[in-house]
Amino acid sequence: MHKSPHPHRGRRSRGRRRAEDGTWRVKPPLTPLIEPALLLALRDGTAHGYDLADQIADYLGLKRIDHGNLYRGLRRLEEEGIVTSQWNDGDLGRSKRTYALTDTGESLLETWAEALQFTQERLSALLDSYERKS
Amino acid sequence: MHKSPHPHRGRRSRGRRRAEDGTWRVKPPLTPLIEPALLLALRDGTAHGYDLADQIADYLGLKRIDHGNLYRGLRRLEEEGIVTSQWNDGDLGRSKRTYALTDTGESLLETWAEALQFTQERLSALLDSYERKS
DNA sequence: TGACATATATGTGTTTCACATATATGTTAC
DNA sequence: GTAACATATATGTGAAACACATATATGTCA
Repeated sequence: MHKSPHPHRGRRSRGRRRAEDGTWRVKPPLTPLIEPALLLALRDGTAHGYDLADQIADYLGLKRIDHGNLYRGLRRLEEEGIVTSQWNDGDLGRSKRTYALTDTGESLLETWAEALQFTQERLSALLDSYERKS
Repeated sequence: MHKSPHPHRGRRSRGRRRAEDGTWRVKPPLTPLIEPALLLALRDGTAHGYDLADQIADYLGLKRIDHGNLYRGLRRLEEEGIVTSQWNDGDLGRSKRTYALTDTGESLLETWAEALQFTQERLSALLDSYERKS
């Protein structure tokens, strides 16, 4: 972590790009679901960051989720009192940080669920509207 | 557009905030649907930016969508060949720019629809999983 | 010992987003 | 007639989100 040239990495643009043959490639918008998925995963029990990455990727149908952002996100959730963590040094393997959901976190998950139901309704309406006259 | 102090505007954070009474307020993630909604609106005929703002807000159940970002977005879509536009000076009222979907734009809309179906499946799965053990 | 998986972490440029303001014109009420 | 408001397009801008890269340490397995 000192120099990092990063010369010219291809531009990213609103989740879409055109392939060589002119057809479009778009990414299904899933990143806003990562935090809710994470809270949901923790509702079923404690977990480490690395486990959570796998579980969330599985929930969301992603090959992998970005570890850097996940760990940063977890620390932020902890700052906000949504999760708590503690180190497990005694175990075999590299020491891990075990995360658990707080009461505040559970209430946030409930609120997320309501909000996502709204999103789901609107998304369905949008897709219905698309199908209705294609 | 010269000085703009903007001293300290309340922090925004992952679409959530805590209300005074400790309960959570979260915003349903809808902004990724704005571009698809816009293309869909244009599939049914030409429209001005201002009209589109209303139609999209209606589709998505938003009070209003941000005009600044909408107009910038439209110009970008035009640069990318997804929409075309022309001024209507002759009409009454302030002159308007009328947008229309190109063939490329229509093909992008198709691709968006497929991607959003995937998002919908995952979102449903997530919400089902939430309901299954609450 | 070398390759790979587990596990956590920071670096960092680009894009997205929300909020604010500028500008011009048409409409309605007082 | 003018103030208030709606229509219509546009730019400014800082913060947050995102994607991609790298650093570091340890365990496993061939």
